[in-house]
Amino acid sequence: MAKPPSKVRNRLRRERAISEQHTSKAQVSIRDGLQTKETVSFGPLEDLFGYQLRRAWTVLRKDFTASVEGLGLRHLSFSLLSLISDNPGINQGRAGKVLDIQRPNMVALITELTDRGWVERRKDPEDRRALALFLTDDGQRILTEGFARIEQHESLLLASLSEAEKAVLFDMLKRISAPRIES
Amino acid sequence: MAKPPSKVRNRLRRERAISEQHTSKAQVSIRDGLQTKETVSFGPLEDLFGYQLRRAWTVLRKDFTASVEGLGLRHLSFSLLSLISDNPGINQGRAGKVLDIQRPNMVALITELTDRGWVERRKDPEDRRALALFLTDDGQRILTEGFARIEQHESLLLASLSEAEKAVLFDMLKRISAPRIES
DNA sequence: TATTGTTATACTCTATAACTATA
DNA sequence: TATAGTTATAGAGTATAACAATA
Repeated sequence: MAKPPSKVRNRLRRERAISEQHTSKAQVSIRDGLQTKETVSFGPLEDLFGYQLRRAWTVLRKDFTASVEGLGLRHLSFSLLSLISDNPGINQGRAGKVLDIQRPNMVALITELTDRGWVERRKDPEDRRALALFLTDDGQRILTEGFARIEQHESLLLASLSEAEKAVLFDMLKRISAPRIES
Repeated sequence: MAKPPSKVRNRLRRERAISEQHTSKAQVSIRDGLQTKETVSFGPLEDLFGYQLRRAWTVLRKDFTASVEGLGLRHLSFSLLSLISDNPGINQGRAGKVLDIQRPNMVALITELTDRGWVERRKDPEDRRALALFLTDDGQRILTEGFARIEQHESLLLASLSEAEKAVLFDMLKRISAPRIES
């Protein structure tokens, strides 16, 4: 069952063709030549938190892509692998809730990971609707390799921040994204 | 010229149908009922900067969408309007470079803004390849209204941070996303 | 030759409605 | 009735190659 998702197959196929287009150039070049051609004014845009956060996230996203090149990981599949590794047997719905991924979007994601042989879906004997998720040995290997590469890249990216600054930054980001449970 | 981009037309049409689905619920609920069903372990994922940044950006993105509902703004079109407002006559390529938007992706973006009557494209008499961008009065009005709403939402979102913390946060984000000009 | 804007195209991520099989 | 997973679909953002007009 479950029609072969061509997108996943295509991704798997495409991967073989990737060589080394860009190594690690996450720069945002504003220069047009040797000189900055015109000065650009940002105005109040620069003072919006959303704008700064988007810019920073863009840098991190590109850096992530460069760091895991060739592994077949995207940031969503990577975070999902990591979550399954730390919570063997977790089901799709719960994993999606925790990572803020909609239920329908989990399907293709998990399918891709099982197609790659990194994750197993097993019927939960206690609730025959649910599917329990487990990492394979290959999945664990990819995850470990991914973590190593990403941590190395991140440490370079954050080299300009002190340990204390990093701690403050993490704390603030968590406070912003922490689930606001109300009623 | 320029075939009518159906996506833009669809968006404009769709807009009229939007009423009030969600008012401002940018919460990430982890709860399934009254009790947290199972405890989930995040492991080293929580210590990755990229992960935390993605989570925070997701919160901001949803909050942005809620705050400008009904105005027809997305975060890209909003930042573009703002840039044009502060740099009248800037051309597409330069605006795209500054905002880190690929050249081809600028086309539909600008087309949408001109279709809405918020931006004018004028041939640059000094370089007949280039198009200079200007805001219309309507564009300026929408931008002003957008800023007012977004700033209000952001102040609520960042209410848990002190002014000093916000300053530090902005400084760090800027240091991370600052263009790294090398050679 | 190089650059501006453009078209075509593809991939990733996000989001909603509706279905199925179980509970 | 409600929930877990699924299908279909659409919108939004990002990315590359190739072209015409102009520099």
